[in-house]
Amino acid sequence: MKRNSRLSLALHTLSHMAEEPNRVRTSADIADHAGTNPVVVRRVLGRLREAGLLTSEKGHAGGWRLARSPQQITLADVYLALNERMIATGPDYEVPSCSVEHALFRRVTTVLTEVEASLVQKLSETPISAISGT
Amino acid sequence: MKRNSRLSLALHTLSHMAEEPNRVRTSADIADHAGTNPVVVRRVLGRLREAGLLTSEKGHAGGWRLARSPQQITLADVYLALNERMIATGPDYEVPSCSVEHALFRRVTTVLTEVEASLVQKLSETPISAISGT
DNA sequence: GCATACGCAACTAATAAAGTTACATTTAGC
DNA sequence: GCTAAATGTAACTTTATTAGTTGCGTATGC
Ligand code: FES
Ligand code: FES
Repeated sequence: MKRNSRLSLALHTLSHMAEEPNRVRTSADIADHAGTNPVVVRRVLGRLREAGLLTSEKGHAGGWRLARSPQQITLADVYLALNERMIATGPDYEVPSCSVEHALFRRVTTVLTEVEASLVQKLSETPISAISGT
Repeated sequence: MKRNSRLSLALHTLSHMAEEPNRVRTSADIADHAGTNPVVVRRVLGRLREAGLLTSEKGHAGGWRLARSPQQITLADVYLALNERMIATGPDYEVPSCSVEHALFRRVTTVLTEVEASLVQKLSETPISAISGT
């Protein structure tokens, strides 16, 4: 698959969940629908659970469901929950000591930070319930 | 190295070139300074040449130099020349037929396109000459 | 002619992500 | 209690992308 398939998978799944919030879905069902593997689904949805967007239940009639109403979950919530910012320049870059590199780093970081904030802002305007309709 | 080392390498190199626009630099010099390989340098700078930002000369006293004044080359020029948009959702995504996936795709694409444009806009405000200090 | 540069193709190495397998644990229903 | 069905997780394999390397052809200044 391609990069950011995690975000695709998460958004796709939550969009469907927004349609029938009370239905419990198993990772096997979701994986089958999305054309991937249950373990991959659990990995991705696990992050959403950590972020408080989903709940999961083990055992016989277990599975996944939304932790709150679909109107209260926005695309930004999903994006942030996955913690994979499209705009790189994370803390993995060591701040350089040389003046040229430092100036460059600062400039680029400033721009990327602004753009990242703008992205999150725009995403936050759409709840997942708006995707499927209602 | 990490992802987007191409952009880092390109910006770093051009920032230095902006300091002494008339100096010719060989890919070996640049590679040595940047801690990489001459072939990698030629690969990256080759794209900048295709975009008209640099010129290269073969032979004895050959090497790389800016194709125009450093005030006329912005960070956006470099970013666009490399043709690796940070904001994914390129044409490699096939447009989905299902309505839910389609609505999601459209929404996300709209946001990303806007953000990408905003990024380029911000980058275009800084010429490479501004990094090293005129 | 020779040293020095780029251009390019082909290969290898390193990395990250997805996918897979296996198994422990939990839970509902009988 | 036993069984079936679900998640949780670790370990491994596969795949894709990128950087790095080697080798050689070509151009050019001295
Ligand atoms: S020497 Fe410091 S940026 Fe290149
Ligand atoms: S069925 Fe999942 S998006 Fe169409």
